[in-house]
Amino acid sequence: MILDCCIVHYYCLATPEHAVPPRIPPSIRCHLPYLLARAYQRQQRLFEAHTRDFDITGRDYGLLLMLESNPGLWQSEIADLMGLDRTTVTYLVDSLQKRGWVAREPDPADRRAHVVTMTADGRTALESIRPAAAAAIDEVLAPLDETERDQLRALLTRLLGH
Amino acid sequence: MILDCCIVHYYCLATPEHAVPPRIPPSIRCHLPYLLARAYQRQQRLFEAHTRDFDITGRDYGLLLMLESNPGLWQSEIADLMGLDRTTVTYLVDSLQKRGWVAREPDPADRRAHVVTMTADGRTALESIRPAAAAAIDEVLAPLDETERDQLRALLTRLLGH
DNA sequence: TATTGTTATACTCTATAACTATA
DNA sequence: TATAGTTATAGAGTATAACAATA
Repeated sequence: MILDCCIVHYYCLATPEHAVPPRIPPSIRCHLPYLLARAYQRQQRLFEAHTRDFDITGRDYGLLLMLESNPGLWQSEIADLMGLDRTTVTYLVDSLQKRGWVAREPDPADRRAHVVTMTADGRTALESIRPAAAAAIDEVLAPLDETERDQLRALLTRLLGH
Repeated sequence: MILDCCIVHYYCLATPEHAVPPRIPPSIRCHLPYLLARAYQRQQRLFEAHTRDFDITGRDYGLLLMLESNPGLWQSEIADLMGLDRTTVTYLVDSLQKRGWVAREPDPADRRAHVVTMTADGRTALESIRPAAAAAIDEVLAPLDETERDQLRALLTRLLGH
């Protein structure tokens, strides 16, 4: 991704007891960019930890979810929806197609475009992975009760300008 | 990073009017992992956009901030604080040292370790970049008023278990 | 001409493993 | 033996540019 650089990355999975090392001063620890980066990092690592037995990345999983609710997306639509370059989507779809989870074929209505759909195997894989992904989300959100989760949802939605 | 995969990446800088494409169903748009990933992605892209004139990444900037408040960190401490592998820190420090912004020397108390400090040039660079970084943060947080920012801070801090 | 997708290429980030120098 | 740091290597992710097919 263009901006893989980010504000600060502090989380260390190997030493959870040092998740908040004492030498990070409040001036950094309370900065929202730092908190956001840390939360994202934690989410990433927990997703990987919970889905280690499956041949899937979080991005793959996200695309399967997208295709579940939007069968027949063009690759260019996937690029728009996921904020990725067209070329990156080519590789992403390639990778899922190699596992037999998605299929692509030219759109009869516009043969420039390729329509991507989930296969039966893809649906099976999605169902087998869903519990692990849900467990990862549960662990990320464990410190928040339902009210707090709603507040966080609302704030992030506002932050994104929705 | 291990988990560069993430839940979903939707944000498209090139087409801000499509920041929330209509085909993302509520079931995905309201998922906290999606919102967190989107917010992080937005933060990353705005940081890069605002600091394009400077030879710096968000991670570089984060390390300079760390060194500002913690002069004389060991590289192994930086690795812990930022959740990075030792080898990655070697390259990170190399890169800043090449720009003349940090120096490293063996710790007299334990000559295995290298102490990293910011140079005068590094402080100058930090001060010249700080306004651009602040502008990036301002733009990310623009949709939230001060109360909402405090709420978000509190929620993310709880999420991280602090 | 513009758009969709592909390929070639390169660069960044990061991990593993093997190494050195110190403790 | 254990730890701090370095180097070599490899893999993933992603960008740019050039290209083919289609509109």
